[in-house]
Amino acid sequence: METQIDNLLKRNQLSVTGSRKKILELFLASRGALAHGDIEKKTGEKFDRVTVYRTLQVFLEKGIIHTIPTADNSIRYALCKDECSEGHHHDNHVHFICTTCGNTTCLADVTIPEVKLPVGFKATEFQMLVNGVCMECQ
Amino acid sequence: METQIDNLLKRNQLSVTGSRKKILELFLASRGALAHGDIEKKTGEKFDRVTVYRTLQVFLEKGIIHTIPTADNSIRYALCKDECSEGHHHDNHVHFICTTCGNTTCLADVTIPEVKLPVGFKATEFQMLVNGVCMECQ
DNA sequence: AAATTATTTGCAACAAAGTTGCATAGTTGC
DNA sequence: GCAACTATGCAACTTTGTTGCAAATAATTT
Ligand SMILES: [Mn+2]
Ligand SMILES: [Mn+2]
Ligand SMILES: [Zn+2]
Ligand SMILES: [Zn+2]
Repeated sequence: METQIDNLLKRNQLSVTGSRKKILELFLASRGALAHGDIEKKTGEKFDRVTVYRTLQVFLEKGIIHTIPTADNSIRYALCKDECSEGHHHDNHVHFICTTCGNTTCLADVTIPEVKLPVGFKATEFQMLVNGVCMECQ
Repeated sequence: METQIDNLLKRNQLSVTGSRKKILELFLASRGALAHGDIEKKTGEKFDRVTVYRTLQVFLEKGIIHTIPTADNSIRYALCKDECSEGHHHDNHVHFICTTCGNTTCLADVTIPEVKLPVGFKATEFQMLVNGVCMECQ
């Protein structure tokens, strides 16, 4: 019997290894986004730091996860919901950062509004970050 | 005769020192936002790395500059236009990141559109990042 | 199922980025 | 100009990220 995780990896032409499975598990288990440091802590001594870097790198390239910019020098990563692929991501949703618990959430149902740019600027991607207090922390 | 820069510092109850003046100069001279690394390079051997860190820190606290989140672990800093103060910033404008030249621009005239959040989420701040090609790089 | 091939991992060594304590230098207010 | 205060540079350190390479593991072939 093949698990959901194994399938996800194979579908992306990735060999199925312990670290990849474990890191995907973490993403599936966590509500919000994860920083590199989070993953390192949660996988504990199981994997080398370098492996975590390389795994995230590969997942990004394959469109399995996407990045969320932050203002504190610690990129967050979250699973792509839709069918994002090698080059093309379709994560046009808003990201919410709770100032109380620190969690970053993908608001998958909140679409980023369009915005008019000054003449001369050509946009290829819009991102929206919202700071505030999340559901659990009210 | 007092310069614009000296005044800005005094108005914020900061002592007027070489590094602070130089770093403010840099911000005033540059079109876009600056990363810590940029500043370090441009100030050359004039100042210690630690001084740059501490200066940016102070400017942030005083509301002289604001941060711009990025997806590459290198926060950008830009001068606050309006009267931002100690605690309260009013930089509700869109930030544009050119994928060609790498420059980050404050689009001071482009206001961030409001967006409805799911029940339970309370927003305190909205940020918007746009990637694309800037005026000069077309 | 064993052997071959290809890929991934951990380790070591390193580079870059960021932090802290403290003596010295510089700035401010009188 | 002097005393009080504040900022700076330096050193030492931690944390974060990168690279090359040999050993381990996974996929593919026979
Ligand atoms: Mn997301
Ligand atoms: Mn700005
Ligand atoms: Zn929260
Ligand atoms: Zn440009």
